[in-house]
Amino acid sequence: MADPRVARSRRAILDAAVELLVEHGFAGATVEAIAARSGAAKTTIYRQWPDKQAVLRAAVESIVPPAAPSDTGSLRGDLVAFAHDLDGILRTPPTSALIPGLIDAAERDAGLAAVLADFTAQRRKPVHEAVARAVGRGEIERPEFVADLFLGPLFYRRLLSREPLDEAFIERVVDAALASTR
Amino acid sequence: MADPRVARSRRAILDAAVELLVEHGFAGATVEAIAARSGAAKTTIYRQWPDKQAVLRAAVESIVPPAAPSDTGSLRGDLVAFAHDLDGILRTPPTSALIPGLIDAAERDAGLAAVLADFTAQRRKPVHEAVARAVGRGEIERPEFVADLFLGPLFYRRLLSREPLDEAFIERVVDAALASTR
DNA sequence: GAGTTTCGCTACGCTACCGTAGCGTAGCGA
DNA sequence: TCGCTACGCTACGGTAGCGTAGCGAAACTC
Repeated sequence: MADPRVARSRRAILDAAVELLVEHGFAGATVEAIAARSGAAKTTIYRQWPDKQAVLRAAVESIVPPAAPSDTGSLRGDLVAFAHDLDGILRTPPTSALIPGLIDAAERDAGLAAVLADFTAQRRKPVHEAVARAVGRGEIERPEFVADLFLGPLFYRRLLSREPLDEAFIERVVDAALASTR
Repeated sequence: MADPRVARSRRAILDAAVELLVEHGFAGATVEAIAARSGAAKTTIYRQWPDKQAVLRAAVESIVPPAAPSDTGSLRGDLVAFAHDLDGILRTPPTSALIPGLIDAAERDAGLAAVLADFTAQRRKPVHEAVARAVGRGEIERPEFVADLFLGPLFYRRLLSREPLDEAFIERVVDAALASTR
């Protein structure tokens, strides 16, 4: 009942789609290019998804990195760890290259907006958990905007100012977010 | 020597291009759509620009908002003023709707990357000036990352978490940026 | 007013892409 | 082994878009 051929072609197609999205953005991820690169026939793609949008949505969905929980005992330690994790995500190909296109596409495509919301939630979740633990320990008092203050500058460097996240910057961001909680 | 017809058609074309970019993004800003909306003929467009890319670059370039200097006497007052200015930019159509697409396009188009860099510089300039004044007054000691700490969370809300910039948030961002300078 | 420039219009050629149909084949499950 | 299913291939029809050519008309310059 479970034909392995389906899973195999499906994976090849999604992998090729991700590669093309990374290299040429949404404009270059055509069904024909995906077929050519994946080795699958165009007809096979349309047997598994109703149209191009659905293929691209599945491709983007397939590479949202999971949340990276971390419990070092202090909020500061946790945030530094998250910053390094995010630095990796914002620096290495699959996800990094897709974020700008995803942000743009989310403006007009509800499905991709949901994927972006999921990606964002995955980054915020461990932060919120760490903050909750810090509140429990009496470590901080005003936990309201920590996630924004912490994640904002990191994404800003990737998307707008295009500067790397060096250690001094990360520590400064963490300190600024922490300073505002007391 | 200076025929007003050129300036008139040029403006109509760029305005139409901006409108289409706002409504449908880069994918929807086709030369034919620009011609139809502007009332200009496609041939007129190609008489003024060599190809589509050049038209879109000029269109985006034409709406980068200028820097908004502000000198309230305190760094805190200046930053709050800038935050409100940026809130307007990030909320109202022409520029706001173009930012996501511009960020994405800048990944692959050097010309649009330059436009984005200019936009970013326009936002950072008044911040840097205000920070320099504050340093001169002895108001702060470590001015290094203030622009990132200040602008990052504001853009983060527009692009990623998609939440409005309410007053409480703005004040908190400003306080966090300020707290890190001492 | 005469001459020049720019305009808009229509009509192309060309390419790329979407999504579909029909075929023969290879590989899977029972 | 046998039937079925998913496969890849080729070939379409249709649309959309880029960039160009040639025209007469309108509008600007001097």
